[in-house]
Amino acid sequence: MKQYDHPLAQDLQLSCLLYALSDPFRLEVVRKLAACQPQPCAPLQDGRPKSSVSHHFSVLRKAGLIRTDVVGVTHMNSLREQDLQSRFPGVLAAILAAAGTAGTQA
Amino acid sequence: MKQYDHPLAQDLQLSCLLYALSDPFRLEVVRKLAACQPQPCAPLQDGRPKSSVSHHFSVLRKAGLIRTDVVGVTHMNSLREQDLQSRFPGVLAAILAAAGTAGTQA
DNA sequence: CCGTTAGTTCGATTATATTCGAACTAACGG
DNA sequence: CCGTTAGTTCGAATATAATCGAACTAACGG
Repeated sequence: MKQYDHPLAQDLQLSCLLYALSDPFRLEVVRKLAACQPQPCAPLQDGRPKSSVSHHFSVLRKAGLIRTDVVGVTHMNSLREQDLQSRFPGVLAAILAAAGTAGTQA
Repeated sequence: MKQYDHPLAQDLQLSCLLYALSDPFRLEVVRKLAACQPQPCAPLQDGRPKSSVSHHFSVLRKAGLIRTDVVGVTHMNSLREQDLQSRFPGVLAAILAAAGTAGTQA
């Protein structure tokens, strides 16, 4: 049951975080995770091929936005809210709030 | 003295804003503008060729982050803080605060 | 009207991301 | 041990973005 590497909170870069969230699909994933955690990848696929979805999750992981824990056959994803809050206070919350009001897609 | 088109506050997209700020150079420009407004492009060039700088300013303009007013021979840039605050409350402030603490570059 | 200054636009090059199918892997269920 | 499920990795195709020089433009100063 091998696990993933996740960057340390102190190593997270703001530009990577913003970049990761600048993709509408990835932002949606983060939004859905914020609403319901933890979740496997499958229900977040939104009709895309698995390889694309896997790529986007990998971007989110590398940016430090999500943690993926392998639990049996599924990969459980959750937001690294604590780490993000300590490294970039208020940033994720403000972005999620804005994404929540400003039309689902943008 | 032709001026630029700037998108309306209501048309701004969160993903474009995050994308624009995900480039370290552009984030720096925004940070410097936040510290001192308005400013022409020249002092923000940071050694890059003018065409590159112009490109980055154009991205910031299209994302709605900055307004550029042509004043004589110089182009004066300022942050659209009001518009951004009304459309995406707290987002810019949180990002600027995080950029301020988290090492100048990221 | 000529030169200068400030910045844009164009076009080409290179770098980086996204996309997707196909083959793969790891864990579980029977 | 075989099939299934969940997701990754690979590789190639395509799309998007960054970079920079060169030519351009608009406004001012003299």
